[in-house]
Amino acid sequence: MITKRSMVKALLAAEEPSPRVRVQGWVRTKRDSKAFSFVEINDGSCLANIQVIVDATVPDYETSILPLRTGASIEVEGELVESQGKGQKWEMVAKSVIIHGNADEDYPLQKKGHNAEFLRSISHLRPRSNLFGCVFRVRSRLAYAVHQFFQQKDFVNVHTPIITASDCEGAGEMFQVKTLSGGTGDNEKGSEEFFGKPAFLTVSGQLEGETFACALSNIYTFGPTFRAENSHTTRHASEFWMIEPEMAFCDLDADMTLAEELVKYLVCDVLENCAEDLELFGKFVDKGLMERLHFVRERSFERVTYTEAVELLEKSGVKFEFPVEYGANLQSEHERYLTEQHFKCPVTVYNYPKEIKPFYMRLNDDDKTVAAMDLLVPGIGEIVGGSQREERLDILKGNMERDGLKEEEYWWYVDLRRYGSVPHAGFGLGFERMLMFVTGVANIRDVIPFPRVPGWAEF
RNA sequence: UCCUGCGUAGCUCAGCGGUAGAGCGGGUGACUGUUAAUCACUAGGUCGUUGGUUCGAAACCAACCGCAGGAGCCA
Repeated sequence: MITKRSMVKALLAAEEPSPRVRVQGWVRTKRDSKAFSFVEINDGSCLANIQVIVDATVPDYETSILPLRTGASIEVEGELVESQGKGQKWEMVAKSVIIHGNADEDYPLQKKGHNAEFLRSISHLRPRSNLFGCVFRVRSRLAYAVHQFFQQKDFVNVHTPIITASDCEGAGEMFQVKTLSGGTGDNEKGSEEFFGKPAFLTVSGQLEGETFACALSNIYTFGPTFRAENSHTTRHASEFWMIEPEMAFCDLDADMTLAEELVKYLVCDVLENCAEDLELFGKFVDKGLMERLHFVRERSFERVTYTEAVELLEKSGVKFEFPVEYGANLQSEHERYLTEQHFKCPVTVYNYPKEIKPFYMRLNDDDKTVAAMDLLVPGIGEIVGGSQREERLDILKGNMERDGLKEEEYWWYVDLRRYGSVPHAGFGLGFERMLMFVTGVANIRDVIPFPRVPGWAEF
């Protein structure tokens, strides 16, 4: 009878020895003696490896086991016993070993640490490293927690389109989608657009999300978005995932509360469910990580209006490279000062001057500011951007005219203000930025399995 | 797009005007309940590319290419 496969995670958490278990995984390191070998196997179920003792009497020892190199895939059946050595509680004594595939001599992953830049060039192998195994386990858990958060609150998950014909926000920097021939693929109609008009990869599902909120009340999207910005920073990628809730009968205040709750929920969830992985980040990636995460869990976030933020910055006495000026966007260094120096915790800045924000944000009664908000976190800066949406038809139309947007192209969006318009609000949370925040990983390219940035789309 | 820095062995780096080095990784052997094992031996390089300066360039200069960091834009 074939013994059922056990994952390494389960074996290491065993409460008692077991006469017959089977593991399948990849060799992380091997140390040979005269009479036996220590082989450490990892199967990705957790950070730790299981140590296997393979005695020289095991069949094919000299021909199969001795030539094994780091990276080889093997399967071991044997006994789970308490370890005689220090460093691990459990280990396996092999009875039989199957080599699925040895690794060539030039397997690039060493037992020693590699830097992130090199590992990025071998994205197909880096999940086999300790660091990236941890990162992508946490990424999976975080995605799960996002759905859990919203589902518990009865939000409806909407799959907004990835190909879109509306250029949301007039952002401009989009990828165009077309066929190789540029047309429908039909020779006679070769000059026609496949979709009848220019189409793009979405930069946001917000506008479509609003239409669903105006029917199902509370909705959220969670999917890939694309920006053709020629950005070269540690916080930008051409393809990234975004979470965008949208709520009908909702104002900015409730919007900010939801954003704060979400960030806090995700931090708590990861602290609870990814403890081992976080420990590695705290040790090797970001020494201050655990302190920061506990801080976020314990304390409440701060809120300041844009006007107050500008005053704080002016009174700070700090010499910024770019001067603080009412009416201008806050610079990265300003945001960093607020969240890292002044408040030393996540901060929500709200009510921005209308001139620096897009057409769909709701005009406040002061006629100068809009009900917009940015949630800033230490180390990363903006992690959430959101607003209450302009639900008044005349004002929305005025904004569109001001920004040079054609009403015909947004007819369906404008319709929402004609048929049962309601106050509504939402925000976008950058999934990868959240992941960077909870792991301490400094570069967005290292929290995406196969990152796409200008000049790089390998794999 | 702008600004700065860096490209030397598979990896991490030293060499900074006199002709190629170390550690790790690989190979071979020894030894050991080992655990980033240890010890010995060994293979491995158009010093990013092109051009220039020089008796001589990995080193100095220029252009280009690539990468990284910062800015802007944002999530």
